[in-house]
Amino acid sequence: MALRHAVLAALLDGEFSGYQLAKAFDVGVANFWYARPQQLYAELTRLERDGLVAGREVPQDGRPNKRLFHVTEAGLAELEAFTAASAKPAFVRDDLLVKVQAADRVDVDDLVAQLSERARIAQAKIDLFENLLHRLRGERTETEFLRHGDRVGPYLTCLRGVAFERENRDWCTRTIAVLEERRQVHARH
Amino acid sequence: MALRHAVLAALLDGEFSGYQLAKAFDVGVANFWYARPQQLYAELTRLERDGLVAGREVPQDGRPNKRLFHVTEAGLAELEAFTAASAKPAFVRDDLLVKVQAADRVDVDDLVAQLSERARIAQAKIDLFENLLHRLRGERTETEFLRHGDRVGPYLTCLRGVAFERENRDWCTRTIAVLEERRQVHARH
DNA sequence: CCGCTCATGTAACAGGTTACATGATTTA
DNA sequence: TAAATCATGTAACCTGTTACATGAGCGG
Repeated sequence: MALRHAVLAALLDGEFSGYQLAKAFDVGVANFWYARPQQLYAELTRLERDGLVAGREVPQDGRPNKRLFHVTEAGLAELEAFTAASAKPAFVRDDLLVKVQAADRVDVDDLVAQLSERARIAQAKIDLFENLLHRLRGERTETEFLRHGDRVGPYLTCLRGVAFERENRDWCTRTIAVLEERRQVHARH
Repeated sequence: MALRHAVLAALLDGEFSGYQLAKAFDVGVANFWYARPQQLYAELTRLERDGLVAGREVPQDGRPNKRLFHVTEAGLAELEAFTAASAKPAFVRDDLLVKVQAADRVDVDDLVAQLSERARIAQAKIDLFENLLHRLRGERTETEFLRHGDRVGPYLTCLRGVAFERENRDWCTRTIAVLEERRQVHARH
C-alpha cells in the first residue's frame, strides 16, 4: 500500500484539497507517483479515518467548499516507518516495450507511429519537469540549491523524472531509426 | 490486459514451458515485463482456452512432464491488433521515489541505505542485460546486428532496460551524494 | 447555451500480490 | 539430510481502472 505514503509525501509541501492533489497526481506533475481522482478521494478518507491526515473545511464563495488536508504527527511517524522498511525494486512495465519486443513480427508503421507519439509525450514531460525544477531552485544554481535549499526532496524526485523521460525519448527515436533503416535494407533485397 | 500480450511476445522466440516463462518474467530478465509464476500459469491456461497459444506435453524422465507452448496464427493476429491499438504512456511508480520525496522529513540513514541497496541491484541488472545483449548479437557489432539481424525486438527492449537501470543507478549515487553533503553542511551549523 | 473548471464521490470490475499446496529429483 | 530446482497450480485479498453521478459558476 504505497499510494497512502505518496499522498503523505505530497502533503509535506503544505495543505492541499483532494482536487488539487488529483491534478498533481493526474498528469504526472507529481513525478514520483500517479493516481486517479477517485483513488485519491478514497485514500484521503481512509487517511483521515486513521488519523494520518487532518482536514479543515474552507468555505469559498462562488465555488463549492473544499477540504484542505495536512499531515498529522501520526502521519509523519507513518512516513518514517515506511521509509525505514525496505522497498522492492521498481521495474518498467510498458505496453510499448511489449510491442517492440514483437517488432519483427508486427506492422512496422504502427510501431513507428506509436514510438514517435511516445517521444513527443516524453518531450512534453521533460519540458514540464524542467520548468518545475527551475521554479523550485529559483535564482540559485542547482548545486547551490541542492546544498543549501531547505526542501530538496521534490527536486531530487523531479531529477529522476527528467532522466527517465529523456531516456524514454532517446530510446524511442533510436528505435525508430533502427526500424526505418531495416525497412530500407529489406527493400533492397 | 497486457500480460497476455507480453506472454505472446515472449513466445515469439520459441517454445517455452510455464516454468521457463516464470523464470524469465520473474527477475526481470524479460526486461519488457514482469510477472509472478501463478499469474503466468493462469494466463497460459486462458491463452490456450482462447486458442492464442497451443501447448504440447513433453514427457521427461526423472522430472515432471512439462508443457511447451507456442503462439498460434490467431495469437499472432492478436499481437498485431494489440500493436495497432494505442498504448497509454508508462510512468515511474516507485516506493523509493516516495521516500526521497519526503527526504527532508525522514531519517537520512534509512534513505541512504536504501539508495545504495538500489544502486547495487541496478548494477546487477545492468550486468545481466549487457550479457544478454552480447549473447544476442554474437560476434557482430551492435550497429551491424541491428541492421541485419533477423530478430531485433528483444535486443531493442533490452537496450531500454539497460538505459533505465543505468539512470536508476546514477540517480541513486547522486542522491546519496547530495544527502551526505547536506548532512555535513548541516552539522557545521 | 455549451463546455470547462471546481469539487467530491460510488459501484463494478480487471489485474496483480501473498500465502499456501504438492511432489519428485538433484545438489551441497 | 537439508535445501534448491523442476513443474504446476488454488484461494483470498489488495490495488487500481472504468464508468457513472452530481451540482454550481464562469467564459465564449
